[in-house]
Amino acid sequence: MRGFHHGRFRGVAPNIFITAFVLFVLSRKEAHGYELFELLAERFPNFCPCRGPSWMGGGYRILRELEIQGLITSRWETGEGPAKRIYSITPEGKALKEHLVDYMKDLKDQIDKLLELAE
Amino acid sequence: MRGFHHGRFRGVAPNIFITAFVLFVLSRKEAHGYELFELLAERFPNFCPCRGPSWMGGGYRILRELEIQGLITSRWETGEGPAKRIYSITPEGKALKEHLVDYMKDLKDQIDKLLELAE
DNA sequence: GTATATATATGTAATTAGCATATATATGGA
DNA sequence: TCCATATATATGCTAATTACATATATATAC
Repeated sequence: MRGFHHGRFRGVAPNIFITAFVLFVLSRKEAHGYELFELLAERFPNFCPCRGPSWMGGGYRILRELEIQGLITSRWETGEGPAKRIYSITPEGKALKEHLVDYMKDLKDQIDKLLELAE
Repeated sequence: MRGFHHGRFRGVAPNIFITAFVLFVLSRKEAHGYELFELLAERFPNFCPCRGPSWMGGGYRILRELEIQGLITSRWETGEGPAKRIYSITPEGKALKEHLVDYMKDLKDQIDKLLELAE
């Protein structure tokens, strides 16, 4: 899984960012995996080469892991096209979402402190 | 190596941040490993439990790796206390430093975009 | 019918991070 | 003098994470 990359860098802990993205989106509406990754690719085109099965494999793994941890739940939806697993966020997921918001804000502050050193 | 952690999270790609920290500091003055880690612990007390040999082991490894990559160079300094390896930044290191500044700024923008989703 | 888009999933290698431990010098105190 | 502690650097090994390839199945457009 590639995630948030930039030039020569592997990327900063892609999974935490993708976890955050997933929980943030699911806190607004239900969605299935493919849909989430499409949205991710659309919103973060430069930071996320998140297209193709090779990348998405990792994405689906994150979703499965989040479900195991009780942060999201899923149900199968059949109908048009291949069956899709629709995910919703759980109360535990919402709690982690709030935590992640704090985390991301802290992270920004730390980056600012780091950038001060570079001036 | 622990690096930039936060509560239940392992932390976002510690080594990239520590690399950035090292290059940012060395672009101002020479320093040895122990000194760098002391400064890191002082400046980022909440994000970095960077004290003790267990943590520092990873730090010294990063320094060695940066030297192998030609981003920093070192010389031994003997005198008071145990011998220390004094590091300086190379032109290549300065170039990467500038790159990392851009990277960190981009990262902040991406985090902002991510946080918008959480509102 | 067959190429493509949609949709999910697994196997495995490579990389990164974490934690313990080893080594050596100097200093301060009992 | 002996011992604990601070300073200073380094390596071994395991665990966790990430990357990349590949498998599977359904529907649609040509």
